[in-house]
Amino acid sequence: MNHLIEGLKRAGLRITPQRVAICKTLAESKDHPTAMMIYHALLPQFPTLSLATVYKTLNVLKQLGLVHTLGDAGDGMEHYEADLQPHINLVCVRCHQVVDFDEELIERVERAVAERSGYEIQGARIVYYGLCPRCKNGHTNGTEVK
Amino acid sequence: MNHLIEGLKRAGLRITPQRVAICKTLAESKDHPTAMMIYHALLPQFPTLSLATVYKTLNVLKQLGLVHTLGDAGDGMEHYEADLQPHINLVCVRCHQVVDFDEELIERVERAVAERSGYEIQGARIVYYGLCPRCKNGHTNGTEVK
DNA sequence: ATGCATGCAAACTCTTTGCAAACGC
DNA sequence: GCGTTTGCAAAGAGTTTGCATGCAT
Repeated sequence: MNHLIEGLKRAGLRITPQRVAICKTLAESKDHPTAMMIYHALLPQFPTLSLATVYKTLNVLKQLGLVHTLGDAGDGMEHYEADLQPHINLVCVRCHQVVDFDEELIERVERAVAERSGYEIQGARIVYYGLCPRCKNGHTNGTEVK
Repeated sequence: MNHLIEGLKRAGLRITPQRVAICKTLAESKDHPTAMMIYHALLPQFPTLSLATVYKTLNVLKQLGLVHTLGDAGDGMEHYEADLQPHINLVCVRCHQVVDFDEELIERVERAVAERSGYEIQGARIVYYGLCPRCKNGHTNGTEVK
């Protein structure tokens, strides 16, 4: 039902309620959450959940290659995503929101890089920074994350 | 002589020996250094140099838009670069080396993103992770950063 | 029953800040 | 001389680690 959980199972790791919840949150969210965001989202459901558990689980998932880290979005925190397809992230420098963007050209870019650089490409992070349409028009309220 | 120093001057800021040295190191280095790397590179020349001064100077340069931050290269540290041209960074996940890579296609990608997303694009970070040719062939010594 | 996962707290690392002394302008 | 910049030390923030308890298998 959730490929992250199946990945954990396949690796012989234990399926705990916390891990199920973290995987579900990560797989279903479209906002590239941080460990802290996942923690707060699950706190009502798991009042004793520890932030350390979230970090440990995310690190396990990352080591298994099931999630990617996106670096920070201007907020100094690591962002995670379960979508492994190569795609573009758009980061709004004002509201710190991260959205995905599909552009077929990047497949050609990746192929060109692999061929001409001699690198064995394992992953990519393609991020454009700027003002989202909402913030560009001065709508700083409502979606402002921080 | 150095556009970073000229930028500081233009902004009405003071040109200290430390700032000159930091700007020179950053402009001349091709290895996308961290604050710590700049600090250690200048320590022989400035025995009393403070890491805080390096950070403060880098933040000033960043706020003036004279340098870009690249995020971490798997080593958990912020990397800086003075090359503002849009280009691709190749990060080796084994030796943590960062090199530049030119690919004309990314100009078209940026134009497509700007047109289709509605974002006001201010900058980009395009990074491919993988094994550099040297590490791919098992040469883990000699260039290993850490 | 075994031993991995959790949760708490403390430790760790990178970066920022406060403030007195030094120095560029 | 004035006001910014430096350098030191301490604080801050995010993430990791150690260890006893709990729980999945």
